[in-house]
Amino acid sequence: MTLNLDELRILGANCSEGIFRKGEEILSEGSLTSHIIYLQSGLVKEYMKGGNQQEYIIQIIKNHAYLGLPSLFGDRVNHYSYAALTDVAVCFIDVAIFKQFILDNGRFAFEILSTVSKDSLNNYHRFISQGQKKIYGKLADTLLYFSKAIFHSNRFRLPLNRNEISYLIGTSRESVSKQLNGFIRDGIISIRRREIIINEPEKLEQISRLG
Amino acid sequence: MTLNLDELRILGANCSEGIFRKGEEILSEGSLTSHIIYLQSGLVKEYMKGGNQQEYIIQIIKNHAYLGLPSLFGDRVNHYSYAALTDVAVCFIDVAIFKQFILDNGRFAFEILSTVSKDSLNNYHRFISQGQKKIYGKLADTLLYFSKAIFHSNRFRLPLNRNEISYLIGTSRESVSKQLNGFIRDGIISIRRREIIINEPEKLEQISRLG
DNA sequence: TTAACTTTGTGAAATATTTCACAATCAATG
DNA sequence: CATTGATTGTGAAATATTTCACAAAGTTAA
Repeated sequence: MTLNLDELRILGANCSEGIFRKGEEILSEGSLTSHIIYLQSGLVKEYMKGGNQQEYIIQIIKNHAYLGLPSLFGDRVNHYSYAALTDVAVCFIDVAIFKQFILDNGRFAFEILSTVSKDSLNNYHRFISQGQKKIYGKLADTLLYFSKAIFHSNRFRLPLNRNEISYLIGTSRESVSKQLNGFIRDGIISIRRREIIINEPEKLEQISRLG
Repeated sequence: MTLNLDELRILGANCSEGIFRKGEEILSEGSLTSHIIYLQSGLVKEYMKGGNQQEYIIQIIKNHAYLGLPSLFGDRVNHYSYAALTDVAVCFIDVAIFKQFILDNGRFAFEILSTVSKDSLNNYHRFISQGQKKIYGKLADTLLYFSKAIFHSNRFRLPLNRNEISYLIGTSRESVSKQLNGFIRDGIISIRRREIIINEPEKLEQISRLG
C-alpha cells in the first residue's frame, strides 16, 4: 500500500461498507460519480445496457479492484453499470478524497495509473482477439478467461448464463449453446449444470489460437 | 500544461525530435520502453502484428497525443506497434524523466490519468459496439469515426486501404469492398480514390445505431 | 410438491460472411 | 509512358451464424 498513516486514517473515516446480493445492481450507468467503489469480495459484471433488455458485458471483475476508474478520471459520469454475480462486499470511498490523494501522493497516483493501464491492456487484448474470431474461438477464449484469469482452475462454476455469455462475446444465446455442446461432444469440456470442467486445456488453447 | 518552469526545462533538455515518413514503423511491439513518444503532427496507426502478415488495428491516433501510455505504466514492454499513416513528427521523452514527473507532480499525474482513462472509455465503447454489429454497422461506425473523431468533416481522405479497414473491424477485405460499394449504390457516400464524401450522415448514424 | 417462471437445447430455414479466382485500376519508378 | 507491383471490385460457391419455434430441464417460492 502506498498511502501513509494519515492518509489511511482519512480513508478509513471516509469509507462506508456495502453489501449486495447476487443479481443486485451496484451502480447504474449515467449516474454522477459521487463515490468510488472498491470491491472487497465477490464477482461483478461490468456492462452497458442496450435497448430491449439486452446488454453488452465488458468484463468480469473480481475482488480487490476498483469499479469504474476510467469513468472517474475520464468523465463526470459513469459509463458502465455494475451488477453482483455473487454476493458482494464493497467499500464506498468519497470521490473528492480519492482525487486529493492522487494530487498529493505521487506513489498512489502511479499505482492507480498502473491499475488503469493494466486493465486497458487486458481488455484491449481481449476485444481485439475476439473481434477477429469465429464463435468457437471466442468461446474458447471465454472459457480460458474464466479458468485462468478469474478462477485459476480448470474446474469452476460459470457465473453467467448462456444469454450473458452471448452478451460478452457478441453472438446469440443459441450459438453459445450449440458451440458449448460441440465442445462437450468433442470431450474438450464437461458441464453439469453450471459446473465446468476443462478436460483438455491445450486443445482449448489451440482453438483459441486458430480462431 | 500542468508542468512548472523547471520541469519544462528538464523536459526540453531530455526530449529529442524525430521524423517518420508515411508507412514507416515508429515502434515495434515487444520492445522495451526506453522512451515515451509524443505525437506532434500526423496520423499513426496503433496495431498488433498477427501471424502471416496480417494485423489487428486498435485505433488511429492523431496529433497531440502520447503513444503507448498503457504499455508504459502497465508493463515493461510495448504491447503494440505504431506506424505512420502520413508523414509524422514526434518527440522522444526519456521514460525515467516522465515517470519522475508523475511521482513529483500530482497535477501532471492527474492529467495523464485522465488521458489514459478517456482513451480507455473511447476504445472500450468502440470495441463493444463493433463486437455486436454486422458489417454494415461496423463500417458505418468506422466512417463516422474518421469523420467525427479524426477529421471533423464529412469529406476526408481515407488513411487506410481496404485491407487495413478490415483489420480495424475484423472482417475480410472483400466484405469491406462490397459493403462500401453498397453504401455508394445507396447514395449514402461517394468515393473517388481514397477521397470520401459522406452525403447522408444521418443515414449512416442510423445504420450504425441499428447495427 | 406443485405451479409459475427462467434457462437451456435443437433442428430447419433464412441470412450473413468468407473464400476463391480473376479482372480491372491505380501508383510508383526507371 | 511503359512496366511492375499493389490495391480494389465482383460473382459464385462454401461456410458460418442467426432466427424462429418449440420442447425439455432447472429453479423458486408458496
